[in-house]
Amino acid sequence: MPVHERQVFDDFIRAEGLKETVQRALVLDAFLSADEHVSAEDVYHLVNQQTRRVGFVTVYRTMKLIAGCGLAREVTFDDGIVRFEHAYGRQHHHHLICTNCKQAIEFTSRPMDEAENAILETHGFEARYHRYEIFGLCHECRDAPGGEQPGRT
Amino acid sequence: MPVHERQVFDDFIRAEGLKETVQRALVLDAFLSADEHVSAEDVYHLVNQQTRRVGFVTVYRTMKLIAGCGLAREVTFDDGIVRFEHAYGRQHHHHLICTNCKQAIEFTSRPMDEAENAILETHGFEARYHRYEIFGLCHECRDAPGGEQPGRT
DNA sequence: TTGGTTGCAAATTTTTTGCAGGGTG
DNA sequence: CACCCTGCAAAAAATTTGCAACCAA
Repeated sequence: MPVHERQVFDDFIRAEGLKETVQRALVLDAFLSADEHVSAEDVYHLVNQQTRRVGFVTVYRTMKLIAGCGLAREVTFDDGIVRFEHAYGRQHHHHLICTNCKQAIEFTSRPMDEAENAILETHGFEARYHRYEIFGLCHECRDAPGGEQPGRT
Repeated sequence: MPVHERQVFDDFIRAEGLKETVQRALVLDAFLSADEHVSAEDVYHLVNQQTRRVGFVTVYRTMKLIAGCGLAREVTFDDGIVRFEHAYGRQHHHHLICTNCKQAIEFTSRPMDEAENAILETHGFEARYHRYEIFGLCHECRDAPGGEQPGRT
């Protein structure tokens, strides 16, 4: 499957008059194989798991490209860190973010989208992108004894 | 009206065993008289309009207190800057943020709140706080000739 | 060969912290 | 008078940029 994603990336690179490089391919692979919501630092560590092959700066720059061609979407939760989530062939969704175990659960909601459209029409606003983030305790953390601990700390 | 807000702040200060100081009063007044969505830097400039009376660091620290006692709420739009909005006696709302003129329009939506509750129930998630931010072009900027310029740049 | 790339170091930006001197209760 | 507060400078943390050497097309 990731073949398509690579195709998209390569097309973008070519269309922009940029060049395909080993580093860019490595960063892209790392991102494609990653879970949801990885930061540039996460990707950096993924790429350099065995050997240090790509520098920090290149990861940052390449992630911008990956976001630029639509394969990734930047999301900023509440901690001042920019994370990237997969955007290829996935509909836009929102997040439930557990402030205890830090996991981000995705959701979509038809009624919510309809409510949004109503708002946009009322205000004559042309939406470009949006984000809906609900912070709190996930199912597991809520039921936990002390209200803390569970999940991946 | 701001009498009540000062009351809340003073009570908080006392309850925490902290002290009332000239600087804190000045920062609070500046924030209370400010428009929506001011950054710590905005408040700093407001306080020091005529004379430099309060330092940057104190503004940061005092804004944390103001947020801590519920008079302000921290909001982060898409530019890595923490802004504060008034939270006293105001219901929670969301934002339409114009990427062109930078204004933030507030809105509330009953249907949207209901949709949110449904989602929370489905996932067994306990919400602490949330934010819904829609970025795009406001009414004025959308109708502008070049699609740019209007609003307060 | 041309022009984009890489990556180190250094700069930026926003916010926080150490600490000495000053003020509040 | 104990303890909190202020503000300067410095530290942090995340990301960006300058630049010389490097590599893809």
